[in-house]
Amino acid sequence: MVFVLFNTLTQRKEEFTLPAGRDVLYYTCGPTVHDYAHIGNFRTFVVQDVLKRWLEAGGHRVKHIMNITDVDEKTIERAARKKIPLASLTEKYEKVFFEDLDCLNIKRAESYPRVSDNIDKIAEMVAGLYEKGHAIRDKAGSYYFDINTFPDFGRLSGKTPHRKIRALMQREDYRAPKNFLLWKRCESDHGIKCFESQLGRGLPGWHIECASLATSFLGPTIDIHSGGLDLTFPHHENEIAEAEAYTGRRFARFWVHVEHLDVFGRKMSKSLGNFFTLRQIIKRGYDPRAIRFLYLQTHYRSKIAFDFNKLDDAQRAVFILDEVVNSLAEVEKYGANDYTDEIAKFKSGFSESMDDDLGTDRAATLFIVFLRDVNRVLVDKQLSNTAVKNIGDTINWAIDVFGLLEGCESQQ
RNA sequence: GCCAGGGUAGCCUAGGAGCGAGGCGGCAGACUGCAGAUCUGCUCUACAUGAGUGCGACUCUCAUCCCUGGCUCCA
Repeated sequence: MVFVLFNTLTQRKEEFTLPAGRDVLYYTCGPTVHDYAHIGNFRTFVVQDVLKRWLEAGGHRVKHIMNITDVDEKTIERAARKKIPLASLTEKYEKVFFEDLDCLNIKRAESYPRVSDNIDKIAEMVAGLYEKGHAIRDKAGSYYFDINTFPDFGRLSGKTPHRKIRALMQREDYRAPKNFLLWKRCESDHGIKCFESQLGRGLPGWHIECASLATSFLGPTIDIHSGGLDLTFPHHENEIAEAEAYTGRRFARFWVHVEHLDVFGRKMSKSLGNFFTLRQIIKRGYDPRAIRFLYLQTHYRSKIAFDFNKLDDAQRAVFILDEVVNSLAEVEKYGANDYTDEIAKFKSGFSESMDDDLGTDRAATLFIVFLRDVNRVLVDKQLSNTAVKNIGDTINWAIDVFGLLEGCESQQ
């Protein structure tokens, strides 16, 4: 069986291969812990979780690293506004984030390195880029990546580094029109968090933290790097430039980007104010598994137009699942139907869909249909002893791939 | 402007050259103390427009119209 995955870098589906016996090196961009994450954010994390589960179901071991951004403008601003220490803000929302992950039954990564714990590594990378001539330093002591020294810049996002980039990069972070921030010098500490490092007192740029954490925890070349679609540019584009300029090696083999979840016709986002948190959804009485299932009912490269009718549908599917699982456990009278063909057909159809660029949408449909059919034959009491056992195993297999075990109770 | 993705019965979606679309909703029935869930049956029988290539297109090609999203913060 061949697993193919769409690679943003090449804009096409490619077979996912790996030298025998090696772990899959998997890096996903984690949250900035300044607030509750919303259900749009969690779509990405759930898809990434299912990707990991499918790789594992295929016999791979996956070494997964996800960063925690606990130092950046947003966290610093927010802590300052609330007049609380930065750490107490980020600790709170980091805890909340992990609770939500558990609630959604998202498997834990191998490690969740915090930016604040890895300043030295990041500073070292910046210093290295400077030595190699890929960075420029201004009079104040801030460092910027010089994209003129990286000819491949723009390849991932398909943007050419000419007029477009120039137009895009006008913020103050981009000292010269084409460059982006690596390390921001900060002198005083009045309410602002600054770190001591070999570069002096300052704060790391956003892109360099992922480039640094990914390469230092997983090595110069990772197999899969994933994030939300909106990270393609500039975040991932910049990461590639930093990492490849620094290591001289290819940074990531596969880039996997997850589409957005829309609501009221717009991308769900904090700045638009049109978001729901996981907690709000649960408070309305929904099973977290319903949200998971809702995510998986749409292919990860398509937008989901979120609405509560769809969530109701997904909730219903989860009920049917529970119903069938319970009924299977209570079967007392057996028939002669081994159900062999139906089980085999479902398993191969499900696998085939998943192998084709993680087709959870088709797999989900097949799963529902399978459950309905099983439910029907259960009523007729036709199933044999073996059938009941095999169906149970098959359902558990699908539950495991989709991660539909109950994470948290519908507590608020 | 650039890039991407769409237009499928009341709504939401899947499809792929020929074969009964699926779910929701609606209607009826079974089950049930009621309700929900579940089960059965019924309802509805669609693919933006124009042209082209096919024996044959909703499905391929080329146009056209319309819609949506992204593009220096963002999963």
